[in-house]
Amino acid sequence: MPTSWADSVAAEASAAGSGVGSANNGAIGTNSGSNRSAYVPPHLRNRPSSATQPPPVSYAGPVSSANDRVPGQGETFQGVNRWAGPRVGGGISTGGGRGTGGGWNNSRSNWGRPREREVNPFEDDDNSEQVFGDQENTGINFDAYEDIPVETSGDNVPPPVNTFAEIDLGDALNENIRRCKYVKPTPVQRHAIPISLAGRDLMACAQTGSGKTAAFCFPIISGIMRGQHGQRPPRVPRMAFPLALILSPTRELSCQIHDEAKKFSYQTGVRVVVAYGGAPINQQLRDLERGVDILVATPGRLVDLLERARVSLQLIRYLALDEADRMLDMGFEPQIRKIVQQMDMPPPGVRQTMLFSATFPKEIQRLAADFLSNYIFLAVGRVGSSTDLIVQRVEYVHESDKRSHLMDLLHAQRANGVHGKQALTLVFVETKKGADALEHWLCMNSFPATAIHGDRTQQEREQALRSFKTGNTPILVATDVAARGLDIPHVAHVVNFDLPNDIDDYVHRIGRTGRAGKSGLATAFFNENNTSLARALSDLMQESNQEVPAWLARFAARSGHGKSRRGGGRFGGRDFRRDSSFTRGGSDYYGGGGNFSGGYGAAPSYGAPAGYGGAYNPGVTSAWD
DNA sequence: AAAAAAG
Repeated sequence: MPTSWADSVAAEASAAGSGVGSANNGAIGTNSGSNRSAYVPPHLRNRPSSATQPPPVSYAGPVSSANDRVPGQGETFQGVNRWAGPRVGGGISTGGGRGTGGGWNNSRSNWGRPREREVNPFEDDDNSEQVFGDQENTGINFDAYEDIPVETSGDNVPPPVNTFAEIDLGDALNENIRRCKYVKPTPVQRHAIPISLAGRDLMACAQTGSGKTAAFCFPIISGIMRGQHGQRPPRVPRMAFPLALILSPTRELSCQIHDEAKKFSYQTGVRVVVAYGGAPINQQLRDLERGVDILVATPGRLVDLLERARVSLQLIRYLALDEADRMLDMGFEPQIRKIVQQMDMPPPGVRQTMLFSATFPKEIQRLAADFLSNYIFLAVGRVGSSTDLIVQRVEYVHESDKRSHLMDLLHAQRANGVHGKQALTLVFVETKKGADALEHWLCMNSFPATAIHGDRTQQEREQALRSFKTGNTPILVATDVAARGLDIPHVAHVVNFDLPNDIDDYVHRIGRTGRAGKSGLATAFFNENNTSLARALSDLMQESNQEVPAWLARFAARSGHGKSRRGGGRFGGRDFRRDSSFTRGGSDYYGGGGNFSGGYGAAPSYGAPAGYGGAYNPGVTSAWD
C-alpha cells in the first residue's frame, strides 16, 4: 500500500537502496550508485512530459489523514510551484502567493501527493491572554538586551546584523517572523544567524530565554528552502531522509522546539517532524513517511528509529544540539556519539553543526570539538544578564522546615496578588519520589499543584505541563526534567526546594523565569546538605549583582577551594581554545589542561574584542543558556 | 547520587 509516488517507485528499486541505512558509510556520496541513475535535476522535475517523473499532481494516494485533502480551485500544489520559481539574486521564491512556500528541496518527499492542509500554528496563539492579562505575550522586551557583551572567536567571523531585513531569509520566513511578533533579532540571533547562514559550524552560549531556538531554526529553514544541493533521496521504502536534525535532552523540550519550528516554517513547504519516547511510535512513523525535512528528536527514540531503518541520516546537512552541554555529558554522550558518529551521518565539514546552550563547561567544549569543523565560538550575554533580571534569594532552611517554609512563600505570594494575573510557581526538587510527595502534600493543603518527572507517563507529563502553563494548576513541582529549555510564560517564581549539586543546573532552573527580557524571582532553600554548592552559588550571585547573605559567604569561604565558577571572570562564556594555551594543566571548573590539537593556537584573531570595557560589570559572568 | 532517554 504505497502512500506516495516515492513509495511506488521505491518498490521498483528497492534492492538498489538496500544498503543505505546500514551503519556507516561515513561520507555522503558513497551511495551514488544505481539509485542515482534516475536522478533528475531540479529544473526538469515536475514536468508532466517527463517519462521518468510522475505527474506533478496525483490524486492516487490514499487519504491517510484528516489533513489530507484535494485542493480547490485556484490553489496550487507545492509540487507544482516548488521548482518553478525563479531564483532571484540567490533569494527565495515564494512561488508568487502566500499559500505557496518556497521549499525547493523537499518536494522529494511529497511528489505526487496532494498538498495537505497545513494547520495554522498561529491561530490559537493569544488564547491565554485573558487569563494572564495583557502585554505579556507581545514579544520580547528588547530594552533588556541593549549593550550586551559579545565574544566571538574563530576564523573569519561573519559580522552581526541589526535587523531581520538585512538577512535574506526569504518572504515566507519573514512573514512568519512577523507573525511571531519578532520585531528585531535578539543578540544571539544577530550574531548566530549570519554565522550559520555563512555555513559555519558554531558553538553558541546565550542566556536562558534569549531566543536560541529561532537562532538555529531560521538558518536551517532558509537553507532548506534554498535547497541548492537538491539531492534526490535514495529510494528506500519507508525510510525517511531528513535534511536537518535537532536533538534535545527531554521530550517536552523536543515538543516545544517542534512547535516553534512549525511556526517558523509555516507555508514554506519545509516539513518538521518530532519523534520522542513515551508516545506511540506509530503516529511518528506515519509523520516520517509523509516526508520530513527537519527532524526534532530525543536521542533514545531516534536511535530506535535508526535501528528500525525508518530514518537515515545520510542526507543531513544541518545538525543542531540544543542544550548541547547536557547532550554531551555522561548520561547522553554515548547515545549522541552513536547517532552522530556511528550511523550514516555525514562527517563534520560536510554537514553543518551548531551547538547551543547557556552553559558550556570547558571539558564539554573539549568533547564537542569532535563534532565540529573549524567552528566559531560565540558567547552572548548582556549587562543585565538573565540572572540580573532574575532576583535571586537564598534562604537558610533546615530540611525539616522546607515544607512549612514553602507554604509561607506561597501564602505570601497569594496575598500579594500579582495584579489579578496568575502567577506561576515552579518548584524544583531533587528526586522523583520527592516530587510526588511534595505534590501530594501541597494538594492536601489546598494548594493547586501538579508534578512532572521521569516516572510519570508521557501523558501525565504533558498534562501536568499544560495544566501549569494555562494557569489551571499554578504550582508545578518538578525534577530536573523541567530544568532546561522549557519556555513557560508567566513563571513568576522559581523555588529551589532542593538545590542541585551542579551550579549549571541552578542556572538553567532559575532561567525558567525572567524570560524574553521579563523579570523574575528565584528562591533557594539552602542548608548543610548544599555546602558543596556554596562557593559556586555565592560567586554566581555576586557576579549577577545579587545580594549574597553573610552566612552564605561564610559557607563559601569555609568550603575553600571548591569550584569557583568561570575561569575567566570576564563574562562567563569562554572559548576553551583560547584558554588552553595558557591554562593548560589548570584544574578549575571551566579551565583545565586540554590537549586540544585543532590548530587554533596560532590564530591571530583572538584578541579581546574592543568596546566592551565599560559596557558591563566585569564581574558579571554567568547565566548562559 | 539523581535525573534524563527506548520498550
